[in-house]
Amino acid sequence: MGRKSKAEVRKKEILECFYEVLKEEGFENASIAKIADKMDVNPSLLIHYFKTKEEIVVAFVDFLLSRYEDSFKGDLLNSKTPQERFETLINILYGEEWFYFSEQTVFYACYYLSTRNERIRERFQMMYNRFREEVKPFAQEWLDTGVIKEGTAEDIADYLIIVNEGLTFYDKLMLDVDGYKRRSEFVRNMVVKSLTK
Amino acid sequence: MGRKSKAEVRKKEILECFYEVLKEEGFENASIAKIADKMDVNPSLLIHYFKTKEEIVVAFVDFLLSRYEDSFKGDLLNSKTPQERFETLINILYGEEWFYFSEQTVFYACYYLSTRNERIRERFQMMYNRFREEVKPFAQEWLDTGVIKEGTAEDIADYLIIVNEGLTFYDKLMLDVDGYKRRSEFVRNMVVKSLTK
Amino acid sequence: MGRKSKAEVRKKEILECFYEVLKEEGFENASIAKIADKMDVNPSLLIHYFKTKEEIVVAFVDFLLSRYEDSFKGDLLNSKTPQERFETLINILYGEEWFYFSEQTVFYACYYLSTRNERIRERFQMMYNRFREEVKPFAQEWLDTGVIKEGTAEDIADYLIIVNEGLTFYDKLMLDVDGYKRRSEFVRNMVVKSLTK
Amino acid sequence: MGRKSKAEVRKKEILECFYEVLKEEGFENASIAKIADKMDVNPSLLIHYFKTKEEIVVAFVDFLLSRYEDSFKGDLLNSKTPQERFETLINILYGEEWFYFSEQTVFYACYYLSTRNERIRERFQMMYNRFREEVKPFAQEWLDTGVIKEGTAEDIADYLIIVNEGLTFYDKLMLDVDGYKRRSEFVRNMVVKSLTK
DNA sequence: GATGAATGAGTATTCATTCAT
DNA sequence: CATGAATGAATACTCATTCAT
Repeated sequence: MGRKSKAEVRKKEILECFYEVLKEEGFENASIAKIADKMDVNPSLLIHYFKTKEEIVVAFVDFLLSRYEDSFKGDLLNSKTPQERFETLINILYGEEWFYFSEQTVFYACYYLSTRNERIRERFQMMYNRFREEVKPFAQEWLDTGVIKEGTAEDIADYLIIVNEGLTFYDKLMLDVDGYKRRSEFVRNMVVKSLTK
Repeated sequence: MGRKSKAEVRKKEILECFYEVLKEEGFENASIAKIADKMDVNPSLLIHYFKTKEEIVVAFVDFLLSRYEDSFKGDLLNSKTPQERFETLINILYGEEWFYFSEQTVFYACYYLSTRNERIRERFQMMYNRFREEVKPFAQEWLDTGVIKEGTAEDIADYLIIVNEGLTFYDKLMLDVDGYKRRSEFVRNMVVKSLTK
Repeated sequence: MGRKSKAEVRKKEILECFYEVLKEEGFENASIAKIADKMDVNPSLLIHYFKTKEEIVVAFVDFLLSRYEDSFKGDLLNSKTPQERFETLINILYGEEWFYFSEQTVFYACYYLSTRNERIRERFQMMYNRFREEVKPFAQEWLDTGVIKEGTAEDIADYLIIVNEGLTFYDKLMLDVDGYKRRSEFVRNMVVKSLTK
Repeated sequence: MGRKSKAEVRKKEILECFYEVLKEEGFENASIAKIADKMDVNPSLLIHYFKTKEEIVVAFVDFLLSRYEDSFKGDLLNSKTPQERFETLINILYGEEWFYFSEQTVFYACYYLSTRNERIRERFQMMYNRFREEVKPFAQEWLDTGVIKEGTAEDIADYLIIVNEGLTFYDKLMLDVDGYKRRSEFVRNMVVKSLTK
């Protein structure tokens, strides 16, 4: 195991600056020049590392989505019984922390990009697939132990994701904290009821 | 006496062409010049009608969102009993037509814009508010007649929207028709169960 | 003598607005559209009155320069003796009021224009010629009565103008009120001395 | 290691072309594109060297004004006695060479710009300040040796500049060579008389 | 007299990218 | 590894002007 190559370090630095630029200026105003400016580096250096802008964007989506992973697995494994694990996941997905966790503008910029760029779409699909595959064993456990009464592990995983994304989508738009509390509580109750009754 | 006003007609034409350009080229590549090209008209004419590009975009969001409205009210009123009306709305929101109805790329481009532009965000909020207000009387009726057992009219309307948006968001990404059928059916069942049991 | 035609009134209004735009935005940013905006009128109306922009500019120079005329003749005629008249003119040309009277930016914009446009140059020449011709009879009187010892009436008139313009040019640039007082006093003394000793 | 810097060479080239464009087309028609055209180069290259047009203009004013400096110092030092030096300067400032030396249109375009742009105004002020400071020691010498009878070194330097600018201003407008000879001679006599008698 | 539609050329500036050093 | 020169296409927008009404 040698040291990380300079290229790897630089690339990561570039993607982190890209994130900043996206947040500050928006996707439509993010340019190689602006990233380079922020890094105090020549724009051609970015091209040197990632041949084209598209490569930067694709790498950035990887970088962004990797942030969303493994954010819940530890918590789940700390819970002892299936019932507790179920409650833990429900709290993660429909609790207040989720609301504050995700950067709205950058994530939805990338989601939009996925509608126009096959490679980016694949990254998104992979992220959700991984998420689903991680939830599935737990879902199977919940089915086996009667915590959840209905559906297949796959159905359940998808369902949990879908409602979470719907909640996020809606509340990121509404930007109304009190409303979010009311809605997330109602939604959580509905999801629990629908799965466990 | 000036000329007869063609403004309204022209403006609509511009927005329709903008829609086409957005579909074909994506938001990041949509320019005034390209709209003008498609209209076979000089770019400055678009500026003549809408002073700036931002005005075009904001007007376009209005135009786009208005398409999503009144798409269900007629169907609801054609149904006779509260129970039928409930089923009708559920079918609209979680049925196949919705999936094919909505333009993915343009809608999500605009949703992203709402994260960066207050005026656009307001338009989106207004659209959902109107939708919610239209659903609420029906929800109240369902509560009064026992079709739905739980929640307030507001909770219910929000919940229906949230799950619908989650389903759309997820499936527009997955682009897998069979998966959509499976998921939408499961989700529909869960929503019905959670509200009516 | 009928009433002033609407055209005359409108034209004057246009030139006055042009003056405002020049002051506020500078010559390089003054456009027909901006004048029209300020008048709350359609830009084509300005073209209707003055065929082209050049016509507006030329008319404006006439309008501007006419403001500088007759600004001293009354005062001169109020003075009784040749010596008093001489002192009055000297005070007008090298006193403080002159400094505050003239709009710097608009005047020099037009002066610059005179270097590129023959018609505008002619207007400027005519203004100075008229000024010179008005001063000349007084200069002759001063020569005849021994108030001034040297030169021809023409030389003297030119000289008075030249030093006045030099003083204005220099002080409009320096924008330093105390300096202006010092310089104008010294210059006035020198001019008086050179002519009368 | 980047490329060998051509920046200084290119910048100078740009400013020289700007000068040509200003002469040929006038300030109001001078554009980055036209400079680039004349250089047979892409317009964005000019932006590469000077970020904005304003930077070009400011740099140009520096470039232009530096041409006016040191145009007399050598001549003054070649003269042997204070009296000779005085006559030399008078001849430079009110002689025929000055008339042909200075570019009218470009200089007055820049002078006008100084009325709207603080940075440009500062450049002009600095030029005159430097000129004044260079004349002052000589003026002091003339006072000390009795060549000049009146005033302070500062008054005298300002006075010489002011009358020179007035003469230039007036004659550049009149464009009448015979008139210039007559006027410059009279003015020269008046200046000499006022200072030395 | 006055408006608004429409044009076409023009503006400064930004962009991603290539290439030589 | 990194820079700076250079390009060429694109951007939104402004401009003066013409013409029909």
